[in-house]
Amino acid sequence: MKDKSAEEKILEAARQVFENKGMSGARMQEIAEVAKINKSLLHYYYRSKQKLFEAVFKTAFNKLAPQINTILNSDQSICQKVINFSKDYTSFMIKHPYLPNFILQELNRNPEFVKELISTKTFPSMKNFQNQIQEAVAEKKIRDIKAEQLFINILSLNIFPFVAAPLIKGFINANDKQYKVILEKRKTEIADFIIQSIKI
Amino acid sequence: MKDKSAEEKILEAARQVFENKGMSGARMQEIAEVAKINKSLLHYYYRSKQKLFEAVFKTAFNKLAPQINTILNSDQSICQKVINFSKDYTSFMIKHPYLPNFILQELNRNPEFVKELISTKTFPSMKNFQNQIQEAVAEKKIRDIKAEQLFINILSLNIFPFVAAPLIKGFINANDKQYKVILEKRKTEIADFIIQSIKI
DNA sequence: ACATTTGTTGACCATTTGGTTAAACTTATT
DNA sequence: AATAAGTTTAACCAAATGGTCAACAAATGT
Repeated sequence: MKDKSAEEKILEAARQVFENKGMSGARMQEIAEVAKINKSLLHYYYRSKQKLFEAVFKTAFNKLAPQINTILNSDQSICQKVINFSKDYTSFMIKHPYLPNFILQELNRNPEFVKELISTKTFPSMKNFQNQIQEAVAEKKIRDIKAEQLFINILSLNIFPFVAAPLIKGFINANDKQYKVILEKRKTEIADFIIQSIKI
Repeated sequence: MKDKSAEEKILEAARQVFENKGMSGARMQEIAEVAKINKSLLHYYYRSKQKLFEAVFKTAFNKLAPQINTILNSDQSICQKVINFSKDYTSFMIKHPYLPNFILQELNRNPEFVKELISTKTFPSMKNFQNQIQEAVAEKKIRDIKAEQLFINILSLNIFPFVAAPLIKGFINANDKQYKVILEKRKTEIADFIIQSIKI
């Protein structure tokens, strides 16, 4: 770890602090302490808190967008997509549980940010997915459902359990360990649930 | 509006600012300006930012918990619960779109807060719902599913579209108006989706 | 070996921020 | 009307915070 460059240490520390406390809750001093470097170095590499934040945010977002893209653009059957996505996404999120909350929080705080993301990156488009669903419905392979609604359902079932972890843990009275077991089961549970719902 | 007492004006202004910016992003000065009163009055009525925040948070949470309780404790059939909850909850959320994000954000920031909520209030218990599901499964009224998983699914499908509004709007390329239409459709779409999935 | 660029630090600064205080104003009480 | 109690405000404060700067250290080139 110690051979990491200062710049990398900063980005890693910033990620950690920003994910936990959000943009406004994060302190430059704390990031410096976590990175074990002088606070001035933060400004040396990233000019301002805002710039540092954006670097962290974009890195985080670029980890999520491609995953969602596999649902929207990949030549698999709908069922395969649902099965693979639910498994892969949940696996990934178990490893990075703070990611979705961080991103959603900051997107809510600054909704114009989305427009930036859409325009700059190769942002996934709904088009292919929409065609796939419409065709499947027309061919009576799945029951009648709008692509957007199905898309929202898929995302909801996959992401929400991580965003709302503390709340759900409270309701179902589960500790961290028990909740992790429940999440593990969801890797297949989610796909079952969706497929049961859309199959004819 | 002007005949409202200062204390009420403060609470309303605080709600507005806290919901938009979160605890750490909110400024006492801004709350005072929104309430159109002197900043010192905030401390006169609520001793500190923390206290004011807690007042706002608990008010917000107490609007949500009872709604969820109708899923857990009410003598309706499973289908009826799902239908009514999805309709009522989505209606309510369309009127208070910032609420769920605010609550989830702060619960993530301070997970111990949940424990407080559970202990103090008449916090909904899963017990009845668990029995209901287990019985329904045993009687083959619905397909085999664990109560917790179904519960998480119901919450996910209902709440996530509000928490992740900016993100979803970006993906499906919808403006506020179009997204509202989609949310309106979800009042029945969600229940359909769930019932299709659990029915035999 | 020396000079120049790059990386790192501690001291410092201006502003912001939550919070206090004492005075002024308003309302109720006698 | 006088007094007391509650309410509201402006001025102020100490701490925290993002950011700067000059000095110093370590590479890097010549």
